[in-house]
This record gives sequence, structure tokens and C-alpha cells, in this order.
Amino acid sequence: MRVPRDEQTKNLVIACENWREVSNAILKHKELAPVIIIAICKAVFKEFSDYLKCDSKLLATNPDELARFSNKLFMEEIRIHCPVWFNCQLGASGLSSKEEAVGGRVNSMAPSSSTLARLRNPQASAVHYSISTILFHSGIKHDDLNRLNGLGVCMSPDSIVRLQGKMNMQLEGKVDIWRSAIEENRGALKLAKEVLQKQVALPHLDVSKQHLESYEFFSTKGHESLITLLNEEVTKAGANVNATDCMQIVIKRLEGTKLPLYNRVITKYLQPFRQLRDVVVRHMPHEYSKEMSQKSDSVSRSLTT
DNA sequence: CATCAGACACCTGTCACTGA
DNA sequence: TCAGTGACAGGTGTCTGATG
Repeated sequence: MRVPRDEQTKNLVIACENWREVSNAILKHKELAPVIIIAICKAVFKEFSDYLKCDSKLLATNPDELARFSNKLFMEEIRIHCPVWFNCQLGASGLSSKEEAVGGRVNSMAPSSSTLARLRNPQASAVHYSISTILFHSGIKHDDLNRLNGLGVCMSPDSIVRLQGKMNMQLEGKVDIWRSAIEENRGALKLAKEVLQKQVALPHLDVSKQHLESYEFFSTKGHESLITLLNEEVTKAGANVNATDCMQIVIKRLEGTKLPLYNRVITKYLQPFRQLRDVVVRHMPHEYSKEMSQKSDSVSRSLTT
């Protein structure tokens, strides 16, 4: 027989070895059961309180974090931080172990947990943002969003619009990065070609800032990029190699730089970016480039059946 | 057919509340 | 104190049906 060490256990177990029977007996006990339910309630209260103070995925608000959010990860957090509540949910769902809580089952458990967590802290709204985004892109009406928000199912229209605004700002930020990359590439490429053209008769290329500042296509960023690439090529090739040859390799590298394909669309349709068309990669080289460059043969549908 | 009023949808700004 | 959120008022644009 196991001998309980602490007083609480001694008092509780008395002389019984079977814990499952003890727990079942407690829940059936007229006087003990209500007290146990209060204890469970307090335990769940504390679990959620502590959970919402940690760096929970449910508190995500920026588009990147929300994009990475998943019900599976959220429920794993719940399982670790709120074990009592998690097991209550398992029971309510008719599941007997955490291994059964997968796929659609875990997806069904997530909204209930998140809705209750949001009751405690309105900022714990990652699941509600996910639902709202789906509804928003499905063309839901403003008033319907208000109704669903009132039912606690999704965010308010105001919050959704705020999120969409953030997403747009992030997109504009990326466009700025791409534009900067294009401008740097274009500056370095044009400067490199100008250097070759103007210094073709000289025994050594002079790529110093002082010398190139008067060049038509000189820019600080473009020059820095060109120097970096040139130094890399000189290091690779060795000190005795002709600098003109290295410059030609750099030009090929700049021409072959794989800038985002989006740039092709941007420079085609947005007037302010049109001048950058010549430095944008039209087609990224790949395994099937050769096959795709050939015209397809048109075959009558009747011949294919 | 043109015009107008009303309904509806939605955006914007402001304020108050809440939790960290 | 600050960020996130919801409620609300006021305004704009669009659609629809009634009227002359």
C-alpha cells in the first residue's frame, strides 16, 4: 500500500489506493462536489489569467503574426497553459485524449477557447481576426459584421478596417524595398557601362568616387554597390586579372540579378516606375525556360479525344 | 425620361473603456 | 500611461422606387 506523504493527501485518500475511484466518488459526493466545482472554476480562472499575461499567440495583432497564427498552435498553447480547461474541452467534445484533438476537432475547440479568452481580455483576438478576414474578403455587409461582432463571433468593422490599413502599409513598405533594390541595381549597372565606355583606352580602370562623381550615371548607392561587386570579382579572380574583365563580369551579374517578378508588373502598369523597365527581369531562368520560350502547337480539340 | 427622396452601406473621427 | 477595442455621430455615395 502507498503511504501518502503530505497531510492533504492523507486526509483525502484515507486508505484508498484507487485514485480514479476517489475522484469519481468526490464528484458524486453531495457536499464535496459543489466545492470541487468551485475549485475547478478558480483553477480555470487562474489558468486563463496567467495565460493571457504571457506572450500568447492569441494576442497577435500585426499582419505577419496573424498570418502565422493557426488553431493547432493556439490549442497547443491552451493545452500547456490551461490544462484543466483543455481537459474540460476534451470531455465536452467527447474526446478522451489530446491525440484525438486534431484536424476539424481542434479547429472546433479553438473558437470556444478564444471567445472565452477574449471575454477576459478583448485584445486576445487572433482567432476573431482570422474569422473576420475571411468574412471581409467574402464581401460581408457592414451591418452583418456588426451583428456577428455582437454575437462574439468576429471583430467589429472598425477593427477589421484598421487591420486592412496595417496590411496595406506593410505592402507599401515592401514596394519601397523593391524600388530601392531596382534603383541600386540600375545605378550600378549604368555606371559600370559608362566606366567601360569612357575608360576603354586607359591602361587601368579608375573607379574611385572622386573620379566617377562627374559621370552622368553616378549615384552614391549605385557606386557603393558597384565597388562591392567589383571587389568580390577581383578577389575571386586574383590580383593579376584585368580589371576590365572583372567589370564585364560585374555587368553580367547586375543584368542577371533576379529582382522580384512583381517589379515587372509594377513597371508595366505604374507610370512613376516605368523608367525602370530595363533593369527588371522579365522571365526568371529555370529548368524549363527553353521549352517555354517555344511557341506551342495548336491542336484541334476534336483530335485530342 | 429626369428628378427627387428615402433607404442603405460604409467611411471617418472622436470618445470612453479596459487590460497590460 | 498606452494600445486595442467598441460605440456612436456625422457625412458621402449608391441604389431604388415614386412622381411629374
